[in-house]
Amino acid sequence: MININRAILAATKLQTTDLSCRRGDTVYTSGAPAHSVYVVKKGALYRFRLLPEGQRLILQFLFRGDGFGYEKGPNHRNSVRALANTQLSVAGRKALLAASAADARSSNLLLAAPARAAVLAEEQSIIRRTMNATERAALFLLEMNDRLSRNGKIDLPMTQRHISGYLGLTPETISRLMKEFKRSKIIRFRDNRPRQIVIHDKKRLAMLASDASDFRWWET
Amino acid sequence: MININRAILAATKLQTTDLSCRRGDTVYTSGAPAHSVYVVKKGALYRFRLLPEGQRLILQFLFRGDGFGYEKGPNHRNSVRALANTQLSVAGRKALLAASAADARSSNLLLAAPARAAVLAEEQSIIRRTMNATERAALFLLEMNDRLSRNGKIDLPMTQRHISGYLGLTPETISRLMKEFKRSKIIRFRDNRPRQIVIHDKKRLAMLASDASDFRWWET
DNA sequence: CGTGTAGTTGATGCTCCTCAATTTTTGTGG
DNA sequence: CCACAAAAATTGAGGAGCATCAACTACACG
Repeated sequence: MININRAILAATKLQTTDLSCRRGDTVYTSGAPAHSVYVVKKGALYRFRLLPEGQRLILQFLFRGDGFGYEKGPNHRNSVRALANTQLSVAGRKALLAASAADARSSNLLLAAPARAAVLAEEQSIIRRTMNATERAALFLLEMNDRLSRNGKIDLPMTQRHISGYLGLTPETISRLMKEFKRSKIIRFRDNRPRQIVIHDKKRLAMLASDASDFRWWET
Repeated sequence: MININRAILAATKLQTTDLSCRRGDTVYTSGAPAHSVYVVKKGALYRFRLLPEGQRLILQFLFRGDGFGYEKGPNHRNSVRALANTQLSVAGRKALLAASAADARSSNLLLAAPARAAVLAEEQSIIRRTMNATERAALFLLEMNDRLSRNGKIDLPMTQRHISGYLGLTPETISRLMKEFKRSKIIRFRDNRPRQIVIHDKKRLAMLASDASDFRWWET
């Protein structure tokens, strides 16, 4: 699974079409032919895999500017679903490859994108092995703060169940951790809504996620 | 971290030099400039990262035919060390990129290699989040069986400490799991040496690693 | 206004880690 | 080839962390 980001689509001057989807809509499912690549213009989605036991394992949350859908093989290896109303740019996979072969610059960009994706995936794997539940949750909040905050307020588009599937924890553990963050005044819930978060003490959050601060994979 | 495999080096008709290293030798360390890319001709190595706490986290074991050393940025993001006496093919990074720009075929190969690496990293991440200790150990043995077995015998080049660093477990847990596999006659130690393994019941091992058998990332 | 999903809270227990002690193996230099 | 030191592997006891299960509350949405 590779990300083709906005810069690449712009540089290759590909023809793109727009696509809207609502909360709960599926962009593609695992096993479907990988015809197109996508960039998020607006909204939020998640890329996931359904495990045999039925739990969904979330590989990545996708926000504005994120690209997705490029695969090594002919089929998608995971599914993507919208968390909210979302607008996408869509480009044909073949056109992208053709542009790559013709143009050295886009070729380099195409080489860089998978490399970046590989780095991200590996860092993720490291984080998951190293950090405990508190550290992961703290890191998640910092990540969402970077990606989603407006005027210091975070409006999470995903449920705690989604978060648990992303961090490899249970929803109960997420709930307890958030409660603990709130109790120690690191965060605050606006209107007591667990998805409307204000971070009061970013420094302390960063300390809690300290192991991860050595990596900072999420904003490179 | 991207793999440049043998086929790519051959296809690009790059000039390569040979490099020998002994057990314990370091091929490159984290932070060093990424001048070259490598392919394993013979032997075994491991790619790892040193964590702040001092433990080494092993990202990948490298055997014959595996490539390593290609980075997105100018520096290596992890270290590589030999587990045994090893021979490598080395190619210049710049020459590889130049060949990629000039030649459509090698360009495609270069695009495919990072994509494959990204898939592997993601599958690894999934496995680590999903599987318990027994399942991981079973999967590890199956993986090593595919990569290393000769005449049904596996001669592990790595210690249990390495394995624990790779699977995200402790050496004690590895030891206990191996003992349990041995007790239930799934494997056997030749000469009672814990690194000389014969798999007696591959089917049962595959059942133990059942979650993973849905993925089979290691031989695609 | 009722139904389903999301989130909360508490009790309990399993899995794997930690620490410590001992045995075995491996590598090195005489 | 042997002796020694260092590293690897084994084994046991105890405990931390997070999952599981269950029950309950609070929203969201038709």
